[in-house]
Amino acid sequence: MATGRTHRPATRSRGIPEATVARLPLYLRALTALSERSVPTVSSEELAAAAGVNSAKLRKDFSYLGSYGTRGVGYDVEYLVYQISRELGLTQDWPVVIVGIGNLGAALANYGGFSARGFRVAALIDADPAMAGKPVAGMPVQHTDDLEKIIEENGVSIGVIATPAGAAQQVSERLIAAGVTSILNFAPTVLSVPDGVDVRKVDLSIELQILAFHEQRKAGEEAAAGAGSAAPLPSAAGDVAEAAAGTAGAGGSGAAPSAAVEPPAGRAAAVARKNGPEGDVPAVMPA
Amino acid sequence: MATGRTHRPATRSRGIPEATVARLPLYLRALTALSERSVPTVSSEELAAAAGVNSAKLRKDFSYLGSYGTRGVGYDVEYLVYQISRELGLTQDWPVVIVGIGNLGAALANYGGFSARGFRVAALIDADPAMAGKPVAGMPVQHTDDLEKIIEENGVSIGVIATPAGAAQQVSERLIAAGVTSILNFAPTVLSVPDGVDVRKVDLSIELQILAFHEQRKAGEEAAAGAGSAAPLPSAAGDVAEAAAGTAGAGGSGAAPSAAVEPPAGRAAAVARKNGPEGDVPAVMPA
DNA sequence: TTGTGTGAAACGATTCACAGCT
DNA sequence: AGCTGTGAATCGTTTCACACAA
Repeated sequence: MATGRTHRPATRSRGIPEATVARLPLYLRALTALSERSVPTVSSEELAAAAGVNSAKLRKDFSYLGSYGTRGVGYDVEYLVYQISRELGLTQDWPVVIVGIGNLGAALANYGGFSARGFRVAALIDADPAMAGKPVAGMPVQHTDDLEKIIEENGVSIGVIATPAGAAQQVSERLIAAGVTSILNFAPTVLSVPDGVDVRKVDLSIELQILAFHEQRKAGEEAAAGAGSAAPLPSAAGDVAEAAAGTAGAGGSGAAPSAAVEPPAGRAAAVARKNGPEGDVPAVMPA
Repeated sequence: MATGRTHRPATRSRGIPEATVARLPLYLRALTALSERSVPTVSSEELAAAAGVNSAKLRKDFSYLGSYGTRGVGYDVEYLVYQISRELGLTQDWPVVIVGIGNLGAALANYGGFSARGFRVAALIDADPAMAGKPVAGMPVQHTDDLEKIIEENGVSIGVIATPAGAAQQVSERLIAAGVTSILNFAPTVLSVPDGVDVRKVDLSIELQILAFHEQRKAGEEAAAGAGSAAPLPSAAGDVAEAAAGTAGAGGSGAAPSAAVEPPAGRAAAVARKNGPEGDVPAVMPA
């Protein structure tokens, strides 16, 4: 059961490209800010700047929605707010449940931006019986046993998973069986869901790792160009293989120690390394 | 000051495509799980399934890193863990600071996945003087006044912003001035940063809005195809314009009421609507 | 025989540049 | 005169399909 395609089936949205859909909320936010300041119209240039995209892209995006602008003038702010809201389905309100009321789940429950804009937290659900009944964000936490009932009674179609990774797949299966068809997953796991169910994931450690990649690249480039620049180098910029060997806890302010990565040992040596991205051969490999 | 390009400058990573970089953490996680179960090798097919991508994509991704597999056999798990970790810069440890210790900031500080994998929370910073000294996740919160000192003393190059939206831009400027070159932004604002600084954003309400879009589309399709299916329809699937008018709180479990969206009024009527995505004219518009 | 590594084709998204409306 | 809307060019990503190595 519940073992269909993996990650984001997204049956190809009617006409509107996925990349455009992902930007609509951004435009909407910028427009809402303008609306609050009673700005009547914006040009694509201005709005694009506010949303942090370029104006050609914005115009093309809007062209998928229809011709909502006025040539020589720009876009009517109020009207556009309405059109985008409608396109995004925010003119109706969406009850959501949050499953897993730990630190993160509680933070989400308290997060204002959640309940704004057409979303309404219909229930908080946790597997811990000790949690049941305790109020979080002014709402009593309910036990996982009642998950199906809660989903059905509230007509919930969007679920937020903030459980530990180990529980996430099972929770998603129960949510889906009960009628949920969209999931926002904060647990660091790949969810396997049937076709027709949308999953979006938010993963803190993935984002950090992507930043680390670019950060490392910057450090490398900086070293390549003449030295003596301003920016402080990251903690131990020394030899890579060495850093991988020991645990070398620099500051030790209280976070989990956790050895960085296991260096390749044993059978790893059996695999020949042909063409690395650069000339630096890991010290542990045979020469 | 601090007004360069907007969002993700990403000077084009050496060779490796951005889309590939974004998937490396996914592969790494799957590989780490295999490693813990002492699985010696995986095929691209198996690993791809575990990471939720297709195998051709995975092979192409790995080909950018070099030839790390063995034809007819697959990839050596340990070796690949090491290579990807190295590529991502996780063989060194990255001190990060979290600015804004509200619900979310505290949740992040407590989040295990943060301190695992080469990242170390070096400091928690908040603008509230009442917060200063209070321990969160076993670490005393420090005041914003000391931000620059903290960044410099710890050689921090990655900052996490979990402040309210209004404070985020200013915080980012201070972080950058002090030497931070990568920012993970949880505040719902577009940050404007100079070239050479990477920003990644995590925005809960944007993700929800994207889900709502697809959810709405599903409901529409379902109505178009013969009725009488299984799935429960979302709360008020009725007329869109009507839903926008009233506040129609269905369950009312305690979340903020917040009128969904303002329907187009006044000057909006001045703009002619030429070609909508479909034949449905909003009831409020003149016919 | 099995499964990687990779050119080439297909697809999607972004940017350019300008015709056309107000 | 100004700014939208959009074809056409460009760029990046994904998928295909198969030669080649183990």
